[in-house]
Amino acid sequence: MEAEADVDVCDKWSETLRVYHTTSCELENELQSRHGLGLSEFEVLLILGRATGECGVKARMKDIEAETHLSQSALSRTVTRLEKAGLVARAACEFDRRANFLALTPAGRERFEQAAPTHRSVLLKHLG
Amino acid sequence: MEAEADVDVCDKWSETLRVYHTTSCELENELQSRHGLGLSEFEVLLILGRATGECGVKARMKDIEAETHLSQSALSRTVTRLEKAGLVARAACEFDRRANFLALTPAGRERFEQAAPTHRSVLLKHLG
DNA sequence: TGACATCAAATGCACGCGCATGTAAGTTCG
DNA sequence: CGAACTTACATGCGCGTGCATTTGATGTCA
Repeated sequence: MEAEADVDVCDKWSETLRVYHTTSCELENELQSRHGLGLSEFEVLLILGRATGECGVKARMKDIEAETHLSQSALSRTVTRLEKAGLVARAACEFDRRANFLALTPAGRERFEQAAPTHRSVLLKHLG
Repeated sequence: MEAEADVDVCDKWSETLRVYHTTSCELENELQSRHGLGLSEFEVLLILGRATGECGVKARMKDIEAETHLSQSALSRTVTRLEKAGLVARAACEFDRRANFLALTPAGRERFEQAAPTHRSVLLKHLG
């Protein structure tokens, strides 16, 4: 029984690893070559793109961090890259000057909408 | 239909990411703190430990590479680390001097057998 | 045999990550 | 008020990774 459960759980883990690696590698390659976006960069755009009907609305760094599996420092640098690329803007929060609000720029929304179909099709290919 | 499939596939991916990240983070932490092994190091030990009844038997780098999701260079360095730790030994192949045979040392087998229950219990906790 | 393609493995390099720490802004409580 | 604590974010640092290249050994074919 135990031995069987072990085998099951090991196989399950192998399968999870296989799906994760093949899918995220292809996502990374496709997003990078077609849209110049890394995977974690796209994921930030995805969160911002979903959270906001239009461009102006914002999310705090902490809130975004909670929606990804990135560390706080990794998110900070990812946002820095997006900001340098002009896809995202940081804006200080009036009520808590520690916090940063984040918003898609028009260019960011455009890039996101270009990249989203690529993202979707890779997911469908591997998980559909 | 399409919209639904998209949502399904996105949720499925989120869930895969969640399982992958939580499990591999805890695996990494537990293996590192309890046994001084990184995740990819343990995975190499696992392959060697499974492939061989006793210590002497070997596997080629290329064959191991095919069983992991590591790149060739990452595997090469992982094996270098294991070798420096005395857990694994490289041995030239007589018939093809390009190839390296790899074998667990006795210390490597011991470490693997100590670490395997940790690995198993983390997997059971998250996937069982 | 000699020129050329192929293969196994190692290595230089740039990059993104997490951890630990720093900085500045908010909070708590005497 | 003010000292101690906590929170939000940025940054220094070391590490493991993948990509591209190198080194050296094997095939192949004329």
